[in-house]
Amino acid sequence: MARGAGRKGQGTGGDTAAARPNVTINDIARLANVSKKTVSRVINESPLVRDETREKVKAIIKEYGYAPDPQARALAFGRSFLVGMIYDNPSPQYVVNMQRGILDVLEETSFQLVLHPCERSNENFRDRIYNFVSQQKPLGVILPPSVSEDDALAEMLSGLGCDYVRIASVDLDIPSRMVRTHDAEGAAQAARHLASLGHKKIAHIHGPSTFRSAHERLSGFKKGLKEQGLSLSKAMTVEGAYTFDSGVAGAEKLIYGDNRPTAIFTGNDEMAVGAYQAVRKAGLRVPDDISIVGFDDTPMAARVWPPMTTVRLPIREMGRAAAKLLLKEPLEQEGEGPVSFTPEIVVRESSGPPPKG
Amino acid sequence: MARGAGRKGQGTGGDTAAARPNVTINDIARLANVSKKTVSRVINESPLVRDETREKVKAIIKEYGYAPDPQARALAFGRSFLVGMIYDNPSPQYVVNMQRGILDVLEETSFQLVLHPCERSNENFRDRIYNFVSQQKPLGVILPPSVSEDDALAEMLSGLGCDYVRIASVDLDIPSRMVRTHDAEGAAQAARHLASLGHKKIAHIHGPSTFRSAHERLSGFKKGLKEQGLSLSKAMTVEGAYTFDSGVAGAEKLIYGDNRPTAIFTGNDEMAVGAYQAVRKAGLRVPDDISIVGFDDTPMAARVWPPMTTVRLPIREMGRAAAKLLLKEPLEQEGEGPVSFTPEIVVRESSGPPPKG
DNA sequence: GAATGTTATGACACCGGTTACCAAACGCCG
DNA sequence: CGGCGTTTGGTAACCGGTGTCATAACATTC
Repeated sequence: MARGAGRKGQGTGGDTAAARPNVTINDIARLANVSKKTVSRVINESPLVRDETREKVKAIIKEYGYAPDPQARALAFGRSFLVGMIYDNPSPQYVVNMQRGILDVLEETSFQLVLHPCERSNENFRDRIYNFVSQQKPLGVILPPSVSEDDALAEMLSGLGCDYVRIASVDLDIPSRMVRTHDAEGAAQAARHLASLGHKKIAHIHGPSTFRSAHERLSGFKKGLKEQGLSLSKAMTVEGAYTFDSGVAGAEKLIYGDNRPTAIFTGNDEMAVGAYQAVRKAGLRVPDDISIVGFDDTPMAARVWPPMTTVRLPIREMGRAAAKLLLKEPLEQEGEGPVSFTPEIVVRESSGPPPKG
Repeated sequence: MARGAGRKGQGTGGDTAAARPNVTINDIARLANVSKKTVSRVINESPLVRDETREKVKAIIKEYGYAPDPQARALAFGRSFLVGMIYDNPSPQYVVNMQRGILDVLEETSFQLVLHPCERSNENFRDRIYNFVSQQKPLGVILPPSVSEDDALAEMLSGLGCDYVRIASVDLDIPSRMVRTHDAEGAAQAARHLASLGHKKIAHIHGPSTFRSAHERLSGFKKGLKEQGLSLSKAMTVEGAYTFDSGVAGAEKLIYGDNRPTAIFTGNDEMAVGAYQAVRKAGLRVPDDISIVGFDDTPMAARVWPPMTTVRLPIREMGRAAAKLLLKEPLEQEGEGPVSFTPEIVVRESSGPPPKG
């Protein structure tokens, strides 16, 4: 059907099927000699329509390029055709990738993605979301970390009858509302990698304690080291804020401390790049003096020098999975638990053997 | 099925204004002893209501936390409360910043931002947009580069009665539909900066010719050099694709050419980082052997080593301006021409004097 | 062939707003 | 004090769909 292209209302003469923007369900009903309710049934794929009738109506719909008005449907339905993404993630890469993943799925449908960035620290943040949800009545919302970890928010959404999917590194909810990431396993891989290179003095700059992922990565890293007969001392553990600056500060603390580490694992790439900066400023080299391993595999990781060893999370795929879950579309992954993703280490050039001596 | 998904009646006792989701215009009319039409007039700020009446109605609205249903309004109005952003920009930073800018403005209103990434190369991209616009009937759409440069798209939108704002580096449309950036001037600043450091052999890696901005930046750079008595030879001009890899390739071509430049200006930061990579791989240093200047001032620019000298475009502000234009809100900048933004060079450490000898 | 059950279809109210149009109330004039 | 233009408020229809429920059409059973 040649929808699009040649609109131009001029030329009344056209009875060709070039999308007439104004055909309504009434027109279709009249043309098909059925009631509008029957047309509605066809649109909504109700089984209570005779095959013959269905085909006739479908043909007319196609011929006239009719598409039901989402606003009218939303009103009658009491539910709009919107899907919200509520996020406070500071990384643009993360955000854009997740948007893409969600849109990959929504594109096939008539749902629209609407954005709601927010700051959890802001006290009226929950009110804003409350207003959005109760006014727009979206089909559902997707909550990436760290908003996904806000139980009060999830409860509020349930209370409003708004469906949601949480993306997180721990099981926070019933499986049908979760996309799980095994951050701990990713961090353990980083630990094994560094241990296998021969590092003994290994440090970790973790994310803020308000992020569950920070905790998961920390404990997974510890566990990985332990398997290799190593351990992470208090002095080698620094808290960062998932930001570049905090990465610089954290690494400086380690570099100028009593016992300089030969390798640093950071809670995300952003802080890893901060660590690069600190190492450079101190006149040292990556990885000759200090190895660095990040987490996330943002595009930046491959662009810095030397290209960064990091742990990759398939963010776009996660977005796709979350959207499918919300739309209740079948997922590839079947089974008991929640949909889950396990990260994988990507070895580049920022990690090498520790300096001799 | 229970309509309205009976959420939580809890706290019936509250006569506090905690938003009651189910109050309708009819309730307000009844409570205020007026007709729904009058309530409607108050909501839409019609002057045809006595002050006394208006106040009474407003008080009731506030007391009951009433908010009109956007879907119902959209249906009656024939226009939804959505604003679209249609983009094909490959830089996540650019995209996220622009989204933020637009949302800064939309937040105060009941408009929602919906996303439509696309690829202009994809032949059915215009059809998708056609469908989106004709079905959702958004208030308007915002078009950043390079979709903003698509005249056929703009014409289609007008034809559909959909308002739009184009963001571009040249005057493509009437002022009320444009947010202008003076990319040429930014590039000229880069030229002056490099010339003032003493560089003579200066190269430029420009963006793809499908982007008007690429052309603007190239010609602005040439003009800037000319002012300083310098010029840009063909051999020193390389076409890139605004991507990291093309930056690597472009810089390598220059580095291994007959006449190695002492400074490279690139069409965006992404390619500048690629140039960093190429310089490093060649065993050279930035800026000691080759100075590099980028364009955009993405966060990455400050995070690479050495921190990058680049030209900053206030993308978030541009997004804000575009949204205000669409909503016909007053802008700070008044005057004849379109709203415009002039970039500014940010000098960091990737540019220095040319090597001696 | 009548009674009965099942499926398909349609009539109509309704979702929560808006506009068009009409009627009442008000003020001004001769 | 009636005629008349202006405000102001009310009624009804409508925007384009969906739900409920009654009924027609058809198949099955006795």
